[in-house]
Amino acid sequence: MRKIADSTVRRLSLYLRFLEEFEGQGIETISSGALAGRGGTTSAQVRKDLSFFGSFGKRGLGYSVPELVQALHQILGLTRHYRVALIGAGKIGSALVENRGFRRRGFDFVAIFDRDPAKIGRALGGVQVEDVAQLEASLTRTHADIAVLVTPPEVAQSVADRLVHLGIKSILNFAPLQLVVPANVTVKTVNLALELEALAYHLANPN
Amino acid sequence: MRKIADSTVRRLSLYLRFLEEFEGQGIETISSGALAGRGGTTSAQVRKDLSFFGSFGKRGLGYSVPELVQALHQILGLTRHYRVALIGAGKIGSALVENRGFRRRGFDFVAIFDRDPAKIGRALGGVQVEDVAQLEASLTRTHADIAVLVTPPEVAQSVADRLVHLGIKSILNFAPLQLVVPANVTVKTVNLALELEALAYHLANPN
DNA sequence: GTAGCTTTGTGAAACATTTCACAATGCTAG
DNA sequence: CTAGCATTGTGAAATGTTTCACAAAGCTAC
Repeated sequence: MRKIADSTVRRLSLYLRFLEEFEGQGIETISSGALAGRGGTTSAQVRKDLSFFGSFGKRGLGYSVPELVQALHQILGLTRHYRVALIGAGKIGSALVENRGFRRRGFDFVAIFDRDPAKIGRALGGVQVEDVAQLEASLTRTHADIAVLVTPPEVAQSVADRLVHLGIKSILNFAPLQLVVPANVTVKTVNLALELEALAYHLANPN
Repeated sequence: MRKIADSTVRRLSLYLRFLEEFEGQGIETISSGALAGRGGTTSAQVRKDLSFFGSFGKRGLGYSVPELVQALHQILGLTRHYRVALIGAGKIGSALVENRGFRRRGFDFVAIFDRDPAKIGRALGGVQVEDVAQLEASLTRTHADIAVLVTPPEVAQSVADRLVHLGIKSILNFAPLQLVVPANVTVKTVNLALELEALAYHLANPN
């Protein structure tokens, strides 16, 4: 498949969210313009984004909401569940595990690791926290698809190396640094300090 | 000032982090290549990013670490502190407030709001949680620069409207929807489900 | 002072993404 | 069946971002 821009994938994900909302309201059909208005983009952008994957609408009419929902599930790979391992059971980590929304969308936390003996053995969102020393032993059994990394920055890279070695291909990284991984591993980094600094920049340099 | 790409601002923020680390190690001077290697980009990109704001290096030698740190602080608007209001004192919200890193970087939480009577009156990170009904009264006194919005999606837009009406110009949004705000207000949205879906896409469509 | 080495700063080229604009299509009404 | 309207799908144009490549500059050694 032709290379798709990350920005396109993210927008598709947004469209899907809106479409599910429309579907819940019993709306049958929607135009690219209406979808765009809801997602802060333009109708041409919506049509172009979808056109990379096929032709889902009817000219003159728009898109069938249920059909497009189904198509986007297919495109985004959401027709199956994903097994997620959490490394770091601190405040952010536990907030993620206990978030109902992820499970509803097919992301199941199947293993949780921490270094702190006070946390090991306790249950979070129905999963028992294991010693991060057991990472290899446990993940070999568990077969996680995605790792969520919420460790202190000092150990993030070495944990990432171990995850890569275990065959993990997708990492969601909350540690405030740039992970170095092989090209076939996808990392998405969420860096909150960086978001705040981008806001500070806009306050300091209003257009 | 000429319009600077968001991607450039974000990279500058990353460079600053690495530079502070180098500074802590007593390193005096660094080349664009060394900075790039650390940040997953290229030396040309580093030089181009900096060139939008001036000329900070010495040919043949590189950049003085302390000087560049200082320059980036200036550029990013980090020479002063920012007053941050948190709306939503749930798990993610409290994890943010109690994070030492933000305060260290000059982002001070000065007000916290929630709807839940069980939370109102309790202190989080040294700040007392107020009833979100008091938003207007309290923020008029407090003069926050930045709002961090961690409410359920149903109320996020209406709270955002109230914040905009209070004169807030920068919002960091964790609610999983697209906020509609006037053009002079900057919103950065952190949508974790969307990040996971982007990872799912890459698992479903490996290149 | 000069040669040799290194590294910046920056136009220009290459590449990527978004927007435009319009032919093609399908629906509705009469 | 035809006219009129709405809306898609998509090349082409416009715009935005990254990479290239090289002259300019500064340091070191002698």
